[in-house]
Amino acid sequence: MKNDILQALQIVSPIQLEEQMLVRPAHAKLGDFALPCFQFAKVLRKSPVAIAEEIAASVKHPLIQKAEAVNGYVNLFLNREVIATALLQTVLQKSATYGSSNEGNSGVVTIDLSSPNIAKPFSMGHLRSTVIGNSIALLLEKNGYQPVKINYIGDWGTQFGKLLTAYRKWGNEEDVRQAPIETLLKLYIRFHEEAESVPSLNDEGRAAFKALEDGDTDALALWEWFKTESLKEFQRIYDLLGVTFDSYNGEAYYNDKMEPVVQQLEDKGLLVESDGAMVVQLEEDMPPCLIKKSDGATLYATRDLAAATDRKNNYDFVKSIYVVGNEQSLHFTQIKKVLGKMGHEWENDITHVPFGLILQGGKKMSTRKGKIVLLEKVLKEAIGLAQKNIEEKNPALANQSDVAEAVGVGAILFSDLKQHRKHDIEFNLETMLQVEGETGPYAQYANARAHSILRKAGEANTFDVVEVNDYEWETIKLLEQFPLAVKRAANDLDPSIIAKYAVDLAQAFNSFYGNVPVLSDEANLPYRASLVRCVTIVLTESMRLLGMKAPEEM
RNA sequence: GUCUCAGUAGCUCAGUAGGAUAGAGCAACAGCCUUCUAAGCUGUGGGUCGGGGGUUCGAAUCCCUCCUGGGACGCCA
Repeated sequence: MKNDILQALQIVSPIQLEEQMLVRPAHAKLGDFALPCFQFAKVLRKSPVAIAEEIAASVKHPLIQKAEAVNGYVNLFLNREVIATALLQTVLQKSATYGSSNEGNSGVVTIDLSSPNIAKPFSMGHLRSTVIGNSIALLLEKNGYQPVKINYIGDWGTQFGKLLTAYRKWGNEEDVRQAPIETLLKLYIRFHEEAESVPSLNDEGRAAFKALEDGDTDALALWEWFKTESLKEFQRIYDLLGVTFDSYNGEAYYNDKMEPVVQQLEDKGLLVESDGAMVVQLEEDMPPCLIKKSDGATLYATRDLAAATDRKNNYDFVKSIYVVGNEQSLHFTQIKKVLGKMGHEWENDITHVPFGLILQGGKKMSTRKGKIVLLEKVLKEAIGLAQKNIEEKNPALANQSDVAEAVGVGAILFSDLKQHRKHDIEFNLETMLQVEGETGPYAQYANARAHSILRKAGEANTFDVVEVNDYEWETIKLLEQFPLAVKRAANDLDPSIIAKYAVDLAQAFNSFYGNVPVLSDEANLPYRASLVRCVTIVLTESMRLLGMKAPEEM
């Protein structure tokens, strides 16, 4: 639509126009599009006011109803009825595929997301990675890519040496059987507390990890056990969130895939010794990348290099995305540099999608100090609150527990996805549980109300648009922008664009049905019901792209 | 100290391919349930866009500089 307008202006413009020159006016009263003419004044040696007046006087196009020159701007008012008719027909016809594209040309994109650590609780931080990654996968899919979601479980590393040490010193089988993650977490916290006064514990931990890596049977058995119990607990959360994965290949999966990478680094002369450890030197302003510890054990970077190579070989990705916290930015820069030095030109296809930390009291939460908020508790609380709301507001509702789950989980998901990824978030349960204003339940409620109207409106096969009022027009303009929002969100790998869009659309729709009768105005019923239908289509699809459910009744 | 991310209303945040009077939500206050579900709608008040320079017809947006906060910075992941 914007291009049509631009072409119409181009015909009468004395200057070559570009897409970004056409802007949206500050207020709806000023029109639907505007062309500021100040930028042309110098070239044309005429006042912007005069230029705007000339353009406004001569522009002509079926989509443009009126053009006004105001203070150097050409303000354009579109032909609402023509646009509304075409748009509603398009949305009705395309339904859920409205806004889809095949821009991605079926290229595979691997997405590293969630990646919780074994023997540690699923924290709020993992929630961000999980829901942002999941939404990015859905967005890429809608744009024609083939996403592959990889849950790179943190099931290897020195931390397990520490945990094994702690378990052997203070733990017992019975407690772990009773409450696996809780017990293991306590042991882990105790380890770090005691290590502060007894630093030799850290050496013991490292030695235990070395033993694990060398295949010690006893250590391996314990590790397997911890892992099985943890995964069971994680699965409960994934079920609630409605997130699935294409691969659960965690860090341990790469144990036998690191040596070839290390060998390659050595063959290319990139590996050098430094203080007993093996490192790859990078640019001056960047610390070297540690490949092997002085005791010969591997490190995080070693595994990530092996994993990146393995993913390229297996999936031949066009893009490889890592949805991992801000604090690991340096790590990923280093990984890319090392891959580049190895001669892999696909280092450029690797993208770290960082996100802000969840803070408590302005500080990072730390598992080691036991400062952590459990996601499962938060989800349960949100679902409980939704259930309470249903009992109060709509006690006759069927499938109450399903709806409560959809709404409770939706509230949590949305509160996370609506803000830009890079913002640190101060943890605030109250904010997350909100159901009014710019929230998930608000969008869900608008959609439920729309469905409610449709249930009473009956089926209409055709509609005529006689006149589009301001409420309808705002809603229609938003519907028109959905494909653009989808494209931007996919390109920027930023679900918050869709979340904000969903709120905007819900607001416009709420305002519309709060002020305009749908059912009681029979002449306009087919048209307005069609508009409502389109709103449900686009709202539902928006929420789907965020990983949220959109109940038809709540 | 170096690198990096951020700083917009009392609070949480949009807006950052430069455009008109900087917008929402929450909280506060005032209305609206005999009319499509009040998880809603309508209205009011609320601002040195961290400070200071610069570029531009025009800057919250671009550049420089300073201040504040988060995070990272070799044997954790």
